[in-house]
Amino acid sequence: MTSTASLHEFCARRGDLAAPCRLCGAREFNLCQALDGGQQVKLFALAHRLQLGKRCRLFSAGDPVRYVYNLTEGTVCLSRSLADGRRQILGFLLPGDFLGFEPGETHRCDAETLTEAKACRFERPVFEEFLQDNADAALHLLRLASTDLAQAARHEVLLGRKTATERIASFLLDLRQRSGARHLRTQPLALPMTRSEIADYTGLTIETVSRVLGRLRSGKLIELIGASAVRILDDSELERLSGSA
Amino acid sequence: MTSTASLHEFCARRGDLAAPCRLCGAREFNLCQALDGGQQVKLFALAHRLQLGKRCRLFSAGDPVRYVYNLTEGTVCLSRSLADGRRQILGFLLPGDFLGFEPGETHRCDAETLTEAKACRFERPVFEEFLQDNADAALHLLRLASTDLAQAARHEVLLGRKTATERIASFLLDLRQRSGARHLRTQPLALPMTRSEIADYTGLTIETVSRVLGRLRSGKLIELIGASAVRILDDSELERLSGSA
DNA sequence: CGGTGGATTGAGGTAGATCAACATGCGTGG
DNA sequence: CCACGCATGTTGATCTACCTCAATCCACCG
Repeated sequence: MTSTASLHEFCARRGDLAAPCRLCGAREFNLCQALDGGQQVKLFALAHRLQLGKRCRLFSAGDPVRYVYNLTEGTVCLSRSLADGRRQILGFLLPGDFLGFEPGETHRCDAETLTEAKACRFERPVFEEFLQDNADAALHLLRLASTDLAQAARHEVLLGRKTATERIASFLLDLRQRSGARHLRTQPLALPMTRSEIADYTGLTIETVSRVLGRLRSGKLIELIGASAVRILDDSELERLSGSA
Repeated sequence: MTSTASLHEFCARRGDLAAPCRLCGAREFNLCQALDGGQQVKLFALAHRLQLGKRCRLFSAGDPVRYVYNLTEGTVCLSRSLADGRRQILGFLLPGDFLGFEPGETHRCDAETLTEAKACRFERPVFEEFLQDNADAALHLLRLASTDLAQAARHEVLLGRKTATERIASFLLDLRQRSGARHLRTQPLALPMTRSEIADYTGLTIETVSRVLGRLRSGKLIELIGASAVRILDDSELERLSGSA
């Protein structure tokens, strides 16, 4: 059995969350970091640090669930596709996000890196055993899951009830907010995803995404820096246009 | 401190999950049931059984999170609205579903009963303490949250990438599947929600919902029994039309 | 019965999709 | 270091699925 030390206490005691974790190099609070210091020997032994290239598939829908991942660097995109190829992107994951934890035996969506990325990978059964022995860790993960659920709810509103402009404005503001929360650069804000991926996230087409971004640019609300970065020039107006995310 | 007996073991030992729980009358596996027998005295003492009328508000977006609920009878609808009144329904909850567990201090969505309903209500801090002491319960709730997340993902695909017909077909099949899993009648299948609520769930308008249902009826795929029940006549064709939910 | 709120049906409008042409920028190799 | 070629992105013209507006219809309630 592994130690049952409280994850929260442990992390609070460490106090230096801004420093990169010895295990995985992450700068954000996450499980990898909490495992630093060799307290959780068993999990430590079975955690693999992955170094991933661009456009690298972590798992696909239908694959058996063998691992749980904690992203520590880079961007990952989660998506589901219909038989005829229509794709819906569920979200863009940033450093600190967990992925791969699913209730059933098979993955229900695809996960692919957009950029070069690093992640910690845990064997699923070991990870579950760890959670059984650490109510705090389970509770922490439960809060993360609740946060994901709240994010999904906002995304459902975006997809079901917002106009094209509102969708793009919401997307930009949400990405900036989440990037900021992980201490990533927000001005200019990197857009590691293609127009096609923005379209599949917002439920629009690439043409509409391009047109709306163009309109926001001519309206001086944003500045496009190449195709893969934006500078947000008029916060409050963009916020207004987003229909309150 | 409360007892730390395993929720799963306890429920497995009881073996009579089909019997109504002494505490809340639920017939499905859920926490209320697990608490039966007085093992979790503290939680038991603080659980209130609620008897709710039709169209009764459990909580609204912005309310402080004071309680966690376990629905044991009836249907509840979760929704989020934009400032101008556009509404997106996130889901229809059935007996056995949890609601109200959120990471922050305020609710992010509205919860309202569609029918008369019963629910167990727990004080949030007590519930959290219970989870801290019961890794199994926390893990169980984590699995429920993962299931909700998978459901949300399917809903995002529906909202972002499906046609009106696919949305309605998916909605009907999903409702039937989930109703069946809770041993509710599926033929005919009750539709406790109005057309307006179906519209707000599928991201369509009431007129489109009505027209699509009408077309499915003339195509002999379904039979409408009044406005609030359907009989699914051609399963495989409806499945095909749903674009694989 | 008769009123009223939800549901259906019809006519016409529009946001965003589709189809098509063109621009741009980036990686590669000369 | 520059030229080339292909990816990705932009812009324009048209089309259509679904929305909007409006007029009934219907079922359930008193």
